[in-house]
Amino acid sequence: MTHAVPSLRHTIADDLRTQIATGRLKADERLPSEPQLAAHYKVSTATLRLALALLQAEGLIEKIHGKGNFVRPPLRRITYAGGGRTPFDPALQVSICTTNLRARGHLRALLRVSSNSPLTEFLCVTHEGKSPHSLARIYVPRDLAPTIQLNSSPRPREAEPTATKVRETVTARLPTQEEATTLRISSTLAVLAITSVATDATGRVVEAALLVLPGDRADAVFTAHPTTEERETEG
Amino acid sequence: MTHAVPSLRHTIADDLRTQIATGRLKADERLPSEPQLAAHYKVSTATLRLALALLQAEGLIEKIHGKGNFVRPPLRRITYAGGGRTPFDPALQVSICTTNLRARGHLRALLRVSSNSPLTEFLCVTHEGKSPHSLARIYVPRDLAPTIQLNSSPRPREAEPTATKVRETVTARLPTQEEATTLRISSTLAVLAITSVATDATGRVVEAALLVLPGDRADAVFTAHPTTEERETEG
DNA sequence: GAGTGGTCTAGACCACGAG
DNA sequence: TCGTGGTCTAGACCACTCA
Repeated sequence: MTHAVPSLRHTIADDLRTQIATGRLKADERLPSEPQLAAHYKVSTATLRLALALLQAEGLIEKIHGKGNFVRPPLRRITYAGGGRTPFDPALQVSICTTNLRARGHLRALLRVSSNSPLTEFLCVTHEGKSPHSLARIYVPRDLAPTIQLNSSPRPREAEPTATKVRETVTARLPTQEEATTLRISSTLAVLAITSVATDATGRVVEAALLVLPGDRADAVFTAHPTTEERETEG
Repeated sequence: MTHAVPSLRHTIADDLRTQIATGRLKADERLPSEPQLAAHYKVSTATLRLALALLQAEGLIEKIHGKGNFVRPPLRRITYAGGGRTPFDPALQVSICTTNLRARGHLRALLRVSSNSPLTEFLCVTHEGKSPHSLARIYVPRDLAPTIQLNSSPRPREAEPTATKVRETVTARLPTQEEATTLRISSTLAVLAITSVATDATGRVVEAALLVLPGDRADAVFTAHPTTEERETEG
């Protein structure tokens, strides 16, 4: 192939990566300060910071302004199961914030409703312990709004027996500033963005969800049975 | 919410982004040299380069060593359809490279075959004009190897009528160095990585595919019919 | 206030591409 | 050879955290 250019930053990043992998640097441990590391590797602080940026983009370290650089603990991977079957994981806490709003722009198109049509938004953040794991914005036409009590069902998506079709669009991108801060990830760490649209038998959109999952600890799995799914002519 | 820190690099990136969006900088056009841009914005070249790095991560520009920075033309988005139904796009050229190899490590586990079991690899790169669009590594047990002639069917995946189940795992990550160069994208541009495993009625793995799609121009779409898919108890 | 990371500068030197 | 981007340096100054 073409490359193999061992720039200083990569050499340093490789070394630190190994130290993390072998456990010489433990989870949640603070790295030496940047000037210290720079002195140790005999490079300028600028170069050292470039090395750290590489690790940050891989999700290996977390930089905290004024405190230091920390080894990110390897959390359990999340698996998002497509097709409307969302696996409930008892180890995750979910915080839900409900808001009423009116359809406009993207949302209006996504839910195929008229402008200013009343919607209910569920903003869900799942945590494992202290670490945020995933972010979901779920939108439902207000008249279908499941009268969900937080104590009865922590996952509004389960409460949709009317959906007969779920269409999910998956993309990879870098997080917005807001997503990066709520998920506590680097803005250079790729995320999986899933747009899920559920329709009922009449073709009406029953629910639209925008999910954002950190790429370093999330997969999405989809299973299909091609022979039994010859009937695929819809948009 | 928290942020709104207009650092110089972001201000400059915003300005250039606008110039690209409004067409003042046209597709494939070369930007002024970095020293020129730095002078224009009255910043150091280091800062200017940080601004360009932001645009690069968004897929807006392409840096070519020794030549300059170029506005990346907005290509048509690719849509990968899940579930084994791969839409054939006549506007794309496909280059296929066939190799025989032996199963080991990841591949062995993915195809659920014994070690050193003979496999055939299809390395496919699709292009739209000069621009590489997607990268696929397809693995098939050698005895199932479709005796594909390049002139008869450019897409070996179509030639699998035996698959009864397709399981696709989707992740978001940054590309490897090799993927970045073949796809001609920045190593900071997120990619969609799809692992597709097809099995036949007996449960044997008929084909495994590793797809890599540039995140800025690819989506993957999955459609499910929850009510008709109650039978979901397999691994 | 002491210590941390975040941003920026001015300039040296190297590597690539094209004539 | 010349102009381009790529890497690195040494150091200034700012912003955040915590005692």
